[in-house]
Amino acid sequence: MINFKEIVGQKIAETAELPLEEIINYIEIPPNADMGDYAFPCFKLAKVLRKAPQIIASELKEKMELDDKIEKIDIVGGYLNFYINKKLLTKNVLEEIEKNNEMYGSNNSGSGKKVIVEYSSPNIAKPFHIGHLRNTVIGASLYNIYKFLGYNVIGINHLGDYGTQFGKMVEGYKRWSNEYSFTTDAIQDCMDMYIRINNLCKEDEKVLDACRENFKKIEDGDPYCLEVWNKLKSLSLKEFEKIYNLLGIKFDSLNGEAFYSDKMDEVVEILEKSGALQNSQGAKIVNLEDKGLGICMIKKSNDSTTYATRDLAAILYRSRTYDFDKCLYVVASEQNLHFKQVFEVARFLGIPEKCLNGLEHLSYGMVRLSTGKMSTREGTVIKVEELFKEAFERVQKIIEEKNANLENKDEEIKKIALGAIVFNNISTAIVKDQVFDWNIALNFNGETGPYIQYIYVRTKSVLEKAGYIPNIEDVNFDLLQDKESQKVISILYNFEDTLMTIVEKNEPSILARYLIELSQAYSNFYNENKIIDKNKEIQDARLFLSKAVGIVLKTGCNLLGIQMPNKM
RNA sequence: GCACCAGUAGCUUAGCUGGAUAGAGCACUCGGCUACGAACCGAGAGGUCGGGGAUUCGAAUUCCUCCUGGUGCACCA
Repeated sequence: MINFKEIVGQKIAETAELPLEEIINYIEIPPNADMGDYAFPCFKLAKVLRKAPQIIASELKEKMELDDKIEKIDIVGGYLNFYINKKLLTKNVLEEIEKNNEMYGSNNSGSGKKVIVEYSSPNIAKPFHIGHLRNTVIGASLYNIYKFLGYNVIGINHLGDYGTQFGKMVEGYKRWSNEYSFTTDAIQDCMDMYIRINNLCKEDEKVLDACRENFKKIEDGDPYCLEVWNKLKSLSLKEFEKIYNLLGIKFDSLNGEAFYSDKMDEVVEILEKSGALQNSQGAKIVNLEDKGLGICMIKKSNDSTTYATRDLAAILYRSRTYDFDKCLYVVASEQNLHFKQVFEVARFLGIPEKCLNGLEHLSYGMVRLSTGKMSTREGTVIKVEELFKEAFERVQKIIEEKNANLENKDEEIKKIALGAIVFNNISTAIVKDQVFDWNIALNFNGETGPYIQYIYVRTKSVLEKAGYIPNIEDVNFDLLQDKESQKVISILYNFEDTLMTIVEKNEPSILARYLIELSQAYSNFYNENKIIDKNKEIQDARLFLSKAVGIVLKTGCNLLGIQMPNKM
């Protein structure tokens, strides 16, 4: 791809005799396409050159020569506006898409770098709810995008399969297992049991102590407790698999918290040796008060471990096993302090600086209900199953109205319903909290997954109608110089840059917005231009652009974890 | 109480490493299927960018302060 921004930057840098990097940083995209393709704000140089911006602008313009890539330079206010050669751009973009096809936008910028993405991480023996879904979808898309940019990516589902909660589960199982079948709706049975035992714990402190003791037994390898724990774990994984399969998500590792049960002694030892560990009220802690981070508990007073100990063991293990450059934790914002503490304590583990610097908590906003926070214990959660079921039904109804004879109806319904759900989960910045609303989550009009799918399907059907796919050699780029076509071209041109920004910011919602923008631009193009045309040359050009848009929409959606229907 | 995050149109939001008239979508009003798919498109209305101060040629964007909401702060994870 021709890097027009860099070309513009070079021109300015040479003329102004300033470093290219600095100049490139200043270059902007004008708010309006009529104002050019790139703009250089001369205000930035006013202080250094001790001249008024307008004077700098006209002096620079004076000295710069136009060429085959830059056709025009304008001065507006203190800005220098650059107009690039649109035909060259058009040719370049379409040839690149033709050449690379579904790999268009990919690159090797991440080659040689290892990235761990820890995501999904549901607690076993509990229902998979819409909060886990957001996490899963965000993590999966980052996983895909990093891979697309050449990184070596390891996706880890850090299962919540450890801790006092399982002591509670064991206690409940001990008391009431004969009342449940654990067959048709095993997770529901577990959840009922969990709610019951929690209520009992609230009433009776002794029961809670018994639960804590059970967890200690799990850690110590007590056969009965382990057996119950294993049973709950396999029941859960079976249920979760169904959801992951529907979403098309796979993990490279399912090593959850329990995996680290035999790896924590070493962490405690290292911390002890480093002098970081202190005794406090019978527990072992690392004091981070001086950093304003409170205290991080490593061992409880009953000698059992904590969540933090396990995360530290995971960091140690991962640095040795993977020697990662980045380790991204897709975990809800309520864990902000926890990760700050863990990353701080990790400094005492003696792992490479590279790994320490690569630790990053991607804190996403909580999904809440209009009635407040979801709670498994209170039974106030919306299960993903429920959401999927409702989505399938709503899409089915629409299909019956609009396109009752659709081929592979069930498959397409699934893609559309999941497309809506995934897109809804990923289209806003991850930092934002979400209040769940059925009508927003399952909206199919406007800025939604199905909208993009619809525009994609249109690119397909116009090509189908034409009955052929034009060769790039037959495309006359001069015929794609109208405003609508150019808008589409410039968005297509930005695809790779967009992906690079996403990785830089760890913000997949940028891709969601990009795909909406591309869809809207194509839709405008489609409405303004007749694609199937008597003039074969015009038709070829417009068909080819349609094909290109289809490729990028599909690639982009797949990166988000959205499948494209053939018809809808 | 302390800390972190958020506050942009009725609702959901983009823009936030300072820059040209703050962009969308939903809902609402009007218009467009005898044009390649109306899950679409066009037009309209809707904004003191939470309030106040500061920094400067210029602030939604940076800083300070206050307000509102969310989250967290030792034996849950």
